[in-house]
Amino acid sequence: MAARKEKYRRRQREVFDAAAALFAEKGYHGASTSDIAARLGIKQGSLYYYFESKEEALEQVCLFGVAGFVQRMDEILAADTSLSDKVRATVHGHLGTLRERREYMIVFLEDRDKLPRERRRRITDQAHEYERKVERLFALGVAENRFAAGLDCRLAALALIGLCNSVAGWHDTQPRMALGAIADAYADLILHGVTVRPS
Amino acid sequence: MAARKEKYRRRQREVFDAAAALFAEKGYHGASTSDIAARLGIKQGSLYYYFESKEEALEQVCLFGVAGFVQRMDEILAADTSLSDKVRATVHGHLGTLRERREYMIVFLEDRDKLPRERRRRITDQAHEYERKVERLFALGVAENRFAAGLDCRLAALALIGLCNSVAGWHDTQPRMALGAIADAYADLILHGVTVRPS
Amino acid sequence: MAARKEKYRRRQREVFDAAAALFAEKGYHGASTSDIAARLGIKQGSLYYYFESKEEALEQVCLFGVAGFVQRMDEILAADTSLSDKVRATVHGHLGTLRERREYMIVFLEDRDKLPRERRRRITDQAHEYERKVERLFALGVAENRFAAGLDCRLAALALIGLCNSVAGWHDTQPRMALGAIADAYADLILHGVTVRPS
Amino acid sequence: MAARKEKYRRRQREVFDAAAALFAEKGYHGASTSDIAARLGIKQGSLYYYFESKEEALEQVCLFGVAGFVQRMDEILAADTSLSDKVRATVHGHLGTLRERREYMIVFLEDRDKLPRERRRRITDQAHEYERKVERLFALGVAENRFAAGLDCRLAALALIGLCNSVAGWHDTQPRMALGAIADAYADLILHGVTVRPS
DNA sequence: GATGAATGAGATTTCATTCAT
DNA sequence: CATGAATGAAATCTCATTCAT
Repeated sequence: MAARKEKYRRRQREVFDAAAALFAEKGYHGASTSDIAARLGIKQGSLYYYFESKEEALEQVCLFGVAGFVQRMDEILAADTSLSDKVRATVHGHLGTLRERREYMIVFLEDRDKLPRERRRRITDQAHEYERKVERLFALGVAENRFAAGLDCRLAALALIGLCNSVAGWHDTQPRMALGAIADAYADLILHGVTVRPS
Repeated sequence: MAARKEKYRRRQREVFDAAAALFAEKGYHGASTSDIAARLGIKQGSLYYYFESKEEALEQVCLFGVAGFVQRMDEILAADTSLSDKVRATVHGHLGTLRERREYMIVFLEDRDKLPRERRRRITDQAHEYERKVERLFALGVAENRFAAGLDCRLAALALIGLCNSVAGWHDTQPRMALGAIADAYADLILHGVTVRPS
Repeated sequence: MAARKEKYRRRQREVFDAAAALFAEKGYHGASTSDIAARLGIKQGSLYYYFESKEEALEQVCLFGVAGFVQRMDEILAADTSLSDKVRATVHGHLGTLRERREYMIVFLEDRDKLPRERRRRITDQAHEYERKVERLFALGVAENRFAAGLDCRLAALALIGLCNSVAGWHDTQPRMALGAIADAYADLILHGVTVRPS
Repeated sequence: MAARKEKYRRRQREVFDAAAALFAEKGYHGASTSDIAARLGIKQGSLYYYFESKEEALEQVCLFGVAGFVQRMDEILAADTSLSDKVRATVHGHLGTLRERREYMIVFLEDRDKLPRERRRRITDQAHEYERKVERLFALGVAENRFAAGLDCRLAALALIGLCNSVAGWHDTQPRMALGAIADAYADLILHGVTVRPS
């Protein structure tokens, strides 16, 4: 009985995986429920055993796409590490999620705005909370005199996030580097910029 | 007779404006030709006097979205200015276009991948050329010892572009700042990072 | 003023030629007024200076397609020639028209049934009169004991006409013979069949 | 499960029947999918459960329209009968198919040329093979000295086929005879012509 | 748990036609 | 004489969804 439910959930997860993959590839409106069913090897109507509507599927996929970001930031902020290490950890974490849940994140990034307000709110809320925590990170740095005094922390947070997210859009152009190396480089850019220091 | 054609082109431009606005708002697949026609106050079928297919409309809108970037970079590279000023000019130019052609650029960013290969190529080509010119900017800086020796110039270029483009996605979250101020801040970030210099 | 009208008629004829060509090629419903206009190098709407509706164009083309058959049969029947020569003349005449007005005839053959009853009647009437005259030809032959006594003249007439018309449908398969030679062969077939005579 | 598929095929056949009837009546371009659906008592879009496109429906109908001709000719050629009986059997067989699959054949005759090349080829190939077999029949006759020495067998084959097919076009004019009688008369015409034999 | 069969709404596109200019 | 600009209706096709089995 619990096993029943368990099996159902496992299959449901496969359904969302398929939905995520197709939404990521063709966009929410560009991917049809037939496409999703086809990828699963089942028939269109059978999907409705696992979700109530395509919209609900989008919502679930988006939720998965943001999930974890907030919690991870809490851990990073709480950790006993230097601020620049926290910035590095943030970038690594963000890009790490991109690696592990690429399709879910892409859908979150590109298609969350196709959800009706009510459904979208839950997702946007999570995203905002994440933004605020990243902002806090920079604020700490300014307070501790590690980061430039005049720094607009909100802007810096959006920059960090936007920079990381932009990696998701690399299809045609991708420099074939390990994501870890990209994360290092990007964290460095945020911390020090490209300009040579006057030594 | 030239006037005739002129008038046609003006109206056609209005049609593409409407298409751009709706594609930007709802996505290519989410926006219907009826939506576009409604915004123009004409009947759906009448659109086809101005374009041959929705797909062609998307292509035109995307082309408009990338137009100007390459040429502007040529001017910036040729100008007699410091390298950091060139970086600033690049960021300002990029965000300036975002202000002036916001909807076209959003469509280019989010929906160009809905075009079939052939049509997409023309657009992607332009984008790649722009990327290469930004990369050259960083390469120059490294050569002249103004930018850090180990800098991955390709990555830096993608970072600059991705960072600027991420501003296009600010709907829900936008800090109400003048784009000019954002450009200053972002250029600064790229040049110097957030970390306080050891003086 | 008469010259005016004359010029108009000439141009109108070109319009019907174009219509005939396109109806013959794609069928009445498959050919659009745009197609016709394009072939004439004018714009769609301009056609309506020369006809009132596509349907009227079809009617005119069909009329041209049957025109002449009746009159020619009258001449053949009246001529002072043997009955087998009359049959030969009929086949030659029929196929000759096919050569000279191929497209008009094809349209008559394939698309007259797309006309509404009223318009169709005028055309069908002509066709029936032609059939009756061919039938008369065979009846004469039977009366004069030249053609087999039990011959069903109506059927023979339909056979002659159907046989000739079938040549119009040769696109893919056509034996590249002069129409005259085909006419000879077909007249011979009707007169004598393929069987060798017991001598 | 085989029964499932069986039921599907039965219904699908009804769909093609309806399509054939309407294509025959109004022509491929003149008959709409709504017309077809209406005749079946289902909704327009539901048709697409049974075929992928109107074009595919046309192809299927045409295939049905030519099906059987080749095989029947093989049997006739192989049979132990006189050559004139073979000609009679051919005409009877051809007109018999016209009786049993009238609408399919009409569509094949009038609308196969509306198919795009690829789809059309499959159908035309069958038709050509049939033509060649009828031609062979006449060639045999010439070889055996039963048919006139100078006979153009290709032309004779096309004549036989064209003559039989012309019966399909009788709407307005049909002499209400049994098809069998028509077949007898036509076979006779082909074998002996209309002319009285000099006894 | 999944399918077969269908639906209703909507999408894009085409077309014959009109009419002021 | 012909065109530019548009329209209204229809055509083909796709899709999310339903529900009996």
